[in-house]
Amino acid sequence: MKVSREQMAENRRRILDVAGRLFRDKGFDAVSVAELMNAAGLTHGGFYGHFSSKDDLIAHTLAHVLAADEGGGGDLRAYVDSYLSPRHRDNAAGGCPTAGLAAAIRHQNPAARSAMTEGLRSQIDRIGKALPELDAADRRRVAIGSFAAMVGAVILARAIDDPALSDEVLEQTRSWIDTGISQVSAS
Amino acid sequence: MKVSREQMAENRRRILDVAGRLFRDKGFDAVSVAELMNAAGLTHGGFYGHFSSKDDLIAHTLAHVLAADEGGGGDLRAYVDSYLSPRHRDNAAGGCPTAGLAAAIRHQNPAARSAMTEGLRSQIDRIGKALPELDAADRRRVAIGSFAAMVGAVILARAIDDPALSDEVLEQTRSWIDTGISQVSAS
DNA sequence: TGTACATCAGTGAACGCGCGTTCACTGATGTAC
DNA sequence: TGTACATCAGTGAACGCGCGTTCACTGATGTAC
Repeated sequence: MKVSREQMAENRRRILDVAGRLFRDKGFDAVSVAELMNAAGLTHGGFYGHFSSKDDLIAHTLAHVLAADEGGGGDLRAYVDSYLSPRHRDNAAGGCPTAGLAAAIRHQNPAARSAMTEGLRSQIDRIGKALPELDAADRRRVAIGSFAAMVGAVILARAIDDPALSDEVLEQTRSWIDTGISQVSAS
Repeated sequence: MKVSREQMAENRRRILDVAGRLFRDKGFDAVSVAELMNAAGLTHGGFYGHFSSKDDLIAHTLAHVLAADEGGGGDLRAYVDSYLSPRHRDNAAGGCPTAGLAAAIRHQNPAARSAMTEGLRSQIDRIGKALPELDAADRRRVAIGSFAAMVGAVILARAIDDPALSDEVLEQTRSWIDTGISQVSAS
C-alpha cells in the first residue's frame, strides 16, 4: 500500500540509518537486502523503489553516514581520547565510519570510493581546525598523522582477541599522539 | 589421480600462497573456493582434502602469510619508508597482511582472530627491536604508535580515489612518524 | 629388483541454499472536479 | 468540503545465479611379498 510522501522520505532515511549501523557492524557483504529492510521495518521488495541496487545503497549509505559523523570540532584531546577508548572500539555499529568501513571501500564501486574521499578530506580539515596554534604545514601533518594512527589503532584493537593487548594498542597510541602533538606545539 | 606426498605438500603450500595473495587483493568473501583452486592449478573438489572448510582455510592462510611476512628486522626508517610508499599501497596482494586483512578479521572465525593477534604481537616486538636506544616504555609506545599509523595510512591511502590526497596521506604520515621517533630518541 | 594391489589425492558433476533482483498485485494517497 | 479515480510505495512469491560443500569415480603412488 502507498504511503505519504513524508512517510516515504522517512522510510528512506530509516533505511540509510539502519544500513549505516549494520554495515559498520557486520560489513557490506554480510548484510543482505532482506535483512536490512526487515531491520528498517519494511519488506525486501520495496527496496528497489528507493535504490537501484545494493551497490547504489552502499554509496548513498556512505555519504549519509560520513555526513552524519561531521560533529565534534571542539577539543582535539577529548576527541582523540574518546576515539581511542574501549567504548568506541566495542561500538563499531555506532562508531567512526572511516574506522569501520575504509578498508572495505577498496572492494566497492567508484561512487563509494568517491564518498570516502570526501569524508576523509573533511575529517582532516576538521582535525586541522582544532590546531589553530600551528602553522599550515604542521597542522596538516599532525591532522593526517594522528588520524591515520587513530584509524589504524581502532582497526587493530578490533581485530585481535587478546583484551589486554587490545587495550594497550589504544592506550599506547593515545600516548604516542599526545606526545607528538605536544612536541610539535612546543617547537 | 593420486600424487606423491611431496607433491601434495607442495600443492597445499601453493594453495596457501595463492590464497594469501587473492585474499589480500580481493578480500575473503570475493574469492571463491573454485577460483582459488583454479589459480593454484587444481580443481575445486580437491580443496576439502586439504582444508575442512573455507573458514579453516582462512585461519591457516592468515597464519601462513603472517609468518611469511616476518622479515626485515633491520633499519626502522627504511621499513617505514617502504611501508608508506605508493608501491606498497598499490601492491595489496603482496603487501603487509595486517594492512590488507586486519579490518576483515573482525568478521571472521576465532582461529583467524587468534592468528592475527599473534601476528600483531610479533610485529610490535620486531619494530621494538629496531629501537634499541630507547627504554622499554618508549620502545613499546613508539612501536605500537607508529605501526598503528602505518596501517591506518595505508588503509586510508588505498580507500580513496584522489591520487594526490592518497600520496599526501602516505607522505605526511611518514613525516609525522619520523619526527615522532627523532624527538623521542633525542629526549 | 619386480609384480600385485590397497590406498588415497585429485576430478568434476551434482546438491542445497541464500543471495540480489523482478514483478503482478494491493490499497492508501492525493489530485481533479 | 465531498466524491471518483489515477497514481504509486510497499508486499511477498518467484527467478536465476554463484556459492560452499559432497561424493562416486579415476588412476598414480607406495607398500607387501
